[in-house]
Amino acid sequence: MKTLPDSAYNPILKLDNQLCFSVYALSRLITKAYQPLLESLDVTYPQYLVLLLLWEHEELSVKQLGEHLLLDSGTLTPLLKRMEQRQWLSRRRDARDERSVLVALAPAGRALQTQAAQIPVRLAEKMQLTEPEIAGLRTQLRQIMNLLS
Amino acid sequence: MKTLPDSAYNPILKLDNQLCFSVYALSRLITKAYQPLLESLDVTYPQYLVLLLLWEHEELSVKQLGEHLLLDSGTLTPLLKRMEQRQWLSRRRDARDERSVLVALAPAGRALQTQAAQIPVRLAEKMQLTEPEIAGLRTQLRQIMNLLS
DNA sequence: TAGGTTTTAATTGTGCACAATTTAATTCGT
DNA sequence: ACGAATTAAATTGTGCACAATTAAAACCTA
Repeated sequence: MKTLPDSAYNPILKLDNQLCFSVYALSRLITKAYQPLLESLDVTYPQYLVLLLLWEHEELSVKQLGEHLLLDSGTLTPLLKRMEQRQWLSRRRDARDERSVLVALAPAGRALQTQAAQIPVRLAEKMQLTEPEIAGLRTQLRQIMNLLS
Repeated sequence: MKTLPDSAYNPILKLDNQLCFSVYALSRLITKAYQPLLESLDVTYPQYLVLLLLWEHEELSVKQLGEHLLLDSGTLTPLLKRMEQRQWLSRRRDARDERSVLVALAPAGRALQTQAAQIPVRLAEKMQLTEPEIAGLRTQLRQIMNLLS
């Protein structure tokens, strides 16, 4: 008899792989769902996440942005440079700690907030989830995140 | 009174954003959790997904791989070329339809299956999820995927 | 306070991910 | 059968994502 792959025999292996793949595929689908909403602002999804943080906090260091977004300077530095070039934010060394770089919202970046206000609403509608469903799912994913990191 | 961002007022907006971010961040954490397990095989997570499919189906067209993985030829072609270079798989035009490229498992690719057998088990343990929990979560994510696509 | 450690960004290099376009093969309608 | 439309990969160009390294500033600590 021909040998079949383990995943054809072990339902847990298959489920585990399918769960990981579902998260991976859903993440890309969400980015794609955001894209037509964000492209009118000419913003990518990771850039939108940076803007969400700056709209709330006005000024954050690269390190703080990285802690919130779970991204390192290797990703953030070029991304922030592109956003700086479009005048959405400013980057300057912290005078009190020259290692640190402070990222502050610029007027053009603040102006994007009004245009972006409708974006998440439309996505929540598309996902057809109620408030408790969203909250429950988010909590589950966070718990898995905590177990993995 | 200073104007606060919408997300500070509207709990649904905040939850929606947090749910999307959780999926985005968890996806990267899963990839990172796989990485130390896969790096002994010198395989990336997307390459591992291709191998999973080939271990099950032996030969698939680029189009079929793309349908399973929700990836297009722009992503798959260079990825498959790298895997071909390592002799894990072969690529050849389909004689019956010269537009199509058939990707088949090579001996070295089949040999990886044995080494990789332990990988998902260890990840499932790390996530501390029971079989019904994994199944339920996967179903929920799939439903959202269907609503978005 | 001098020297070693730690912290913070930036840099370099590799590999996805995807939009847009191109090329070639097939299919379809007439 | 033939030209238009469709389909499948490949190509091109941009932007993450991250490991590994580098450089500079800040912090210990003896």
